[in-house]
Parts: sequence; C-alpha cells; structure tokens
Amino acid sequence: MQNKTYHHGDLRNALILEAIVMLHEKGIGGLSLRELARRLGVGHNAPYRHFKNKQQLLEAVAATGFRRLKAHNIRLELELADDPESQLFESGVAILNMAMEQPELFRLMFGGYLSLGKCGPELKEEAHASIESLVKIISLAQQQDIFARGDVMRQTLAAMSMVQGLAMMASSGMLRDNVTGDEQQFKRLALQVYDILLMGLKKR
Amino acid sequence: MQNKTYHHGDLRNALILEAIVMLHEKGIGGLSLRELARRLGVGHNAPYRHFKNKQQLLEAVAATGFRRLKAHNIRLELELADDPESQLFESGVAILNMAMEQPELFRLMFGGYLSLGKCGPELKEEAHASIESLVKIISLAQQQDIFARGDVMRQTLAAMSMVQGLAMMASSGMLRDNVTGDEQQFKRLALQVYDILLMGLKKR
DNA sequence: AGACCATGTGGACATTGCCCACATTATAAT
DNA sequence: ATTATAATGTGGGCAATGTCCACATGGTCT
Repeated sequence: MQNKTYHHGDLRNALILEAIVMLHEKGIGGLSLRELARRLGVGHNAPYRHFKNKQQLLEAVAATGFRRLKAHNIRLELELADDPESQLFESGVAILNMAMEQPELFRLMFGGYLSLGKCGPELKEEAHASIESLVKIISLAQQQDIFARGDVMRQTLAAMSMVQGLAMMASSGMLRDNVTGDEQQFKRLALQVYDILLMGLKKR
Repeated sequence: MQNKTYHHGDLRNALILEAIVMLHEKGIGGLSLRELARRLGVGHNAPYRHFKNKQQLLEAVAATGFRRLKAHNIRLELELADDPESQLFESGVAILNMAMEQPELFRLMFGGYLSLGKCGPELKEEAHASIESLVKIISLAQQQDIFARGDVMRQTLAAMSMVQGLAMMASSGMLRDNVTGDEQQFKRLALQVYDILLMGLKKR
C-alpha cells in the first residue's frame, strides 16, 4: 500500500513542486512549511533538512520560476534565431502569461518579496541570467539596426520595466475594472502598450 | 504620568501610522497586529475594534499611501497647471522616491499584495483616483499636441507600467548589482529609461 | 438616571516557524 | 563484512501570532 520508505528520495524537489501548487491555491501568505510537509506525508521538520528556513524555500521556488522562463527563452532563441524583435515580444508574452496563470508565483518572483541583496546565490544567478538573456536580445536588435543604437542597459531596463509593470497590473487585477474584464480586450490593450515601448526603442 | 484614558481617542489613525513605521522597520511579513497594539500601549484585541482582520488594516495602510501620492499630485497640478509633461514626470519621480525611501510601503501598494478584486471600497477608490489623475494629465498632453493622439487609456497604462516596473526593480534591488550601486548613476539611468517612454508617447 | 453602543481588556485555541534531541538509513572507511 | 559517519526523517516543545469569546469601561442619548 504505502511505497513510502523512511527516506523520501527526492524530497527537496517534491517540496518545491508542491510549494508551487500550494502557492497557487493559497497565496504566499497561506503557504506554510508544516502543511507542505503534511501534504507530502513527512514530518513537520523534514523540510528543514533541505532548507534553512522558509525564506530559503521561497527563494528556491522563485529560482525554479526563473528557470522555467529561461527554458522558454532558450527555445525562442532557437526558433527565432535572427528575429530579436519577435524574441523580445514572445519573452514578454511569456511573462504576461505567467502573471495571469500563476499570479502568486509571479508575485513571488517579481513582487520584491526577495530583496535580492540578501538572497542566496541560486536565485541571484537565475535572476541575473534572466536579465542577461534580454541584454543579448536587445544588443542583437541594435546590431541589426532594428533598435536605436545606444546604451543597451537602458533599453533593457525599459523593456523589463514595462513588461513587469504591465504584468503586475494584470495579475493584481488593477486592470480588470478599467478594461471591462474582457480577457480578449486586455490582450489587445497589452499589445498597444507594447507598441508604445517599441516606438520608444526603434530606430527612427 | 500616564495621560492614557481607557479610550485611546484616535486609535484607528494611530494604528495606521504606527503600521507604516513598523512596515518600514520589519517589512510586510514582520508586521504583527499584536506588536502594533503593544507599541501603542493597548490590548492585543483593540485593533479588532477598528479592522476586521489584518488584511483590512493593510488595505487601510495602502490606501493611506495612495492618498499621500494623491496629495502630492494635487500640488503638482496647481504648480504645473499647463505643463502636463512635467506633471507626468514629477508624479513618476514621486513614485520612484517612495519606492526608494519606503520600499515596504511601496511593495504593499504596488506589489499585488491586495488583489484589488477582493479588497474593500476605500482602497479601491484611492487606487482608481490614482489612475484617474494620470488619465487627466495624459489627455491634457494629447490636447496640447505633446503626446500622439489616440487611446488615452493605452498611454496611461504604458506610463503606469513603466514607472511601476522601474520602481519595483529599484526597490527590490534588482538594479543595485547591474548599476554599480551608485545612486546618482541609478537616477541617470532612470531618466534615460523615462526618455524611452516619452519617445513612445510623444507626437512625431 | 438609565439604556445603549462604541471601544478596550483578558483568556483561549489552533497554527506556525524554528529549535532540540533522537531514530533510521545511506555511504564510506577499516 | 563491520563499523563509524554523515545525511535524512521523527517527535516534542516553545514563543509568537491571528482570531474568536465573554466581559469591562466609558461616552451618548433619551
């Protein structure tokens, strides 16, 4: 009946995955280490063998989120190798989708929950890699004379800010009231907002 | 010695103000109703006569934050009556400043902590007012042919997203590492990012 | 003066994060 | 193969917290 051994075997990953589920169900505030342990059928202290404290578990969850985005971006880089503009767009769409489909995970990643100055190296690396991939796309766009030449970091920051801000509004429902709640219409609006960003970035 | 009466007199406001202080010291997670009560020298249940639960207290705090921004915007509207471009810029600066000086309050307001769909009417009104004031500024800029004519909501959303995203990055230290930690340099970078937004908004 | 309602108090309970000592298993050294 | 050692899981315990309850206190209005 119970194929459960004393040692779980892969508890660390199981914790992260179940945490993502629980995050989605109950939000960041509702995620508790003890219930997490209960759900996985282990004692309330087992998680502490893999994470020093709750904060570290959350960091690992966030890092997993960034890793998923990175995986998506790598696929984009292959499929749209010489089209940086589409790459930028699609990676923005991915973030938007995450904000709509897994708002709590998105909030954990981009909501400033992890001051990133005090977080562990794993999360820091993933976050940096996330930025670096954007930098790469944008400098490619500059080289192809699609975007105006200039400080790459400036354009990167502009793109990140715009997408992140838009996604945050979307996930926190700050739009639902102004945009008649229609998801289709929201996507149209998001596209138009993205156009404004593009106009600011493109060569003229 | 103790000018303390049984009834505090203005506990509701005192709670909100002290909550803002405590927020700044300990972050959202570290804010507890009980310590709040302790700090104000009242019983651990007194707050419940003014707020149904912790969530409602946080909403009131966030609403207070929005009210402060609104007050600032009203002043700007008087001082820069016919200069919507400067109004937009300055109200953006105000948000940036809040993100740097009171990052936890900023996070509470813009970090999606309050899904705004399920929050009380007070916060909802303040948040909406905040958007409306931007709409006003931007339609003025369109009328003066400073910004390209078109859907006002689209431009409003673009401006909000950009500023909010930039502020979130700043407050969560996601820049500190890429921008050599120099505050002066960050402000310069922020200005450049803002220029990209303006290029997207302006008439050409 | 007395009734009523807002406000503040203390007690209680379940839950949680985290610490401790101990148990069980895997790994490696002899 | 046996045995030390590290990795992993278990239970107990503690202080803190959010929230519920009954009760106390003090204005307010008739």
